[in-house]
Amino acid sequence: MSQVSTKPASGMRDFLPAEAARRRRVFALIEEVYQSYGFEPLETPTMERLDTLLGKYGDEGDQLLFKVMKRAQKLERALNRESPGETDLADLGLRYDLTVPLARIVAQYQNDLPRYFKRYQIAPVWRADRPQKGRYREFVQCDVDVVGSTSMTVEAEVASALSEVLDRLGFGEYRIHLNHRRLLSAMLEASGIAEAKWSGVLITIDKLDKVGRNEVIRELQEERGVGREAVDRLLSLLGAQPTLAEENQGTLDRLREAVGHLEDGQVALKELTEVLRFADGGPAGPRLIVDPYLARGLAYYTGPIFEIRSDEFSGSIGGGGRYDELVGMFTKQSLPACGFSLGIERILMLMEEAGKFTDEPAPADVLVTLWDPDFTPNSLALARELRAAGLRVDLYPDGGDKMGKQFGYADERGLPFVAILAPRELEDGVVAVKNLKTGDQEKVPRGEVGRWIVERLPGRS
RNA sequence: GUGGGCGUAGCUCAGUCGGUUAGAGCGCAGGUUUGUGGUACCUGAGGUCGCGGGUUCAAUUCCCGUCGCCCACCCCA
Repeated sequence: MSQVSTKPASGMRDFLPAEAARRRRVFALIEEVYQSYGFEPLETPTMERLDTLLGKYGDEGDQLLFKVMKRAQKLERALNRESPGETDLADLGLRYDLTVPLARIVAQYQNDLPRYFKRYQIAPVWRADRPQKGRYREFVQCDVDVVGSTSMTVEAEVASALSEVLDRLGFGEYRIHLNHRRLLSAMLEASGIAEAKWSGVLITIDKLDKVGRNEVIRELQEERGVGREAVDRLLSLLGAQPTLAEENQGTLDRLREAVGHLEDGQVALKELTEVLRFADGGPAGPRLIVDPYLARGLAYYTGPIFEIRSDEFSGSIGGGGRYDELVGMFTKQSLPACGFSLGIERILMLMEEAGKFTDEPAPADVLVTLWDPDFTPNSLALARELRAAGLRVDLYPDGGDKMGKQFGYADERGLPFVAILAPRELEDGVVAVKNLKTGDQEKVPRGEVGRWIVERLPGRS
């Protein structure tokens, strides 16, 4: 293989037609649901200025940014520096998520946007991670966000929208874990842990259901440098990890006793209670689980945080939360915001594994055969007539090929019908139509053939 | 960035305790069937065994390096 590899770049994928069509159907459904909640589309560039992206996601995130090299003289100048680093040589980066670009948009176009800006965006993002099961370097996120309100109705609506998507996809098994950044702050403060250690501690706590209580205790002490007493205090405040929506009230009561006397705790508990109350009765209601162990790594969250989890996958399949300070990083006029991202790649993967994609629609309704090269105008005319009747029509391109080959092609593509127009049929003013599913073949008058097929298409009534 | 596994036909993989023409299934092409697919049977094409170096009379096989893929960790969707 001295030739150039034909594989896609590491962590990136090609989608052949059947899979591409499947993805589009799922995206269309998501779009439909998002629109039904009043969200509007937004499109932003795949690349952003590096400064826009840096410092928004935490150190880990900065590392995972795909950076784009400077060009021409700028690059030469950068190369001539002492010992140029990545950020000296690059001035652009591929977007890492859709939230930071949204914040930039809001900061830039405040005057042109409605008072409450509800946008959705379904688009690829890039992360220079090492690929793994369900993890890619290029993947599509499906975001909904509301900018401009601090009301918990936003959290409730956003959670409902994504629940509705998952329910309509038939993705049965999932939970939405719910926590609050300020609740975590209150607990860390009450445990007497230094603020500098908080982010590390949160990451460890978040792993409880994966690695178990003892490992969490060990990691907190040995890797996060938290004293034994503080660890004990923290874990007793957190209590047992809830796994059912029915436990929510009990969890909230318990947390109120633990940190209700602190301002952060009080605000967080009030807001969480509201989210549950507002979501009650909607699709998200039975899925929400108050989980004091939920942390989430992205640095910009300030209020309620969510994460969708499934027993079928170890990572998260969606996440989000409130980020009231992010817009303020781009402009003096700060604006509150809250939103959510669906990890559609992982959802598609799990649905695929569960065998949810059967009965894929055929790429066309009918193949028009080509008797021989001289007959091409006749077949082209028939194809036009069938298209005018509303059919998706494929014309066999090479007239020299045997009927068997033409039928084999139609079968291979899964087309339900083949329309044959040869000298015999032309003379009789008919078209021979074969149903490839049943094997039946009939002669249909030329003028009726379009409607005849339309009425017999699979899945139509 | 760390650890483990794997690179042999278009695809999924077998095989070689170092030895002469490297195999299977699927797919592809042709035929049995000069107006008809999906089943069956027959025939055929297709491989510098990832790349580079080393050991050896001899390397696809052993050793080293390198690149790529997969899985796990970290972190995340």
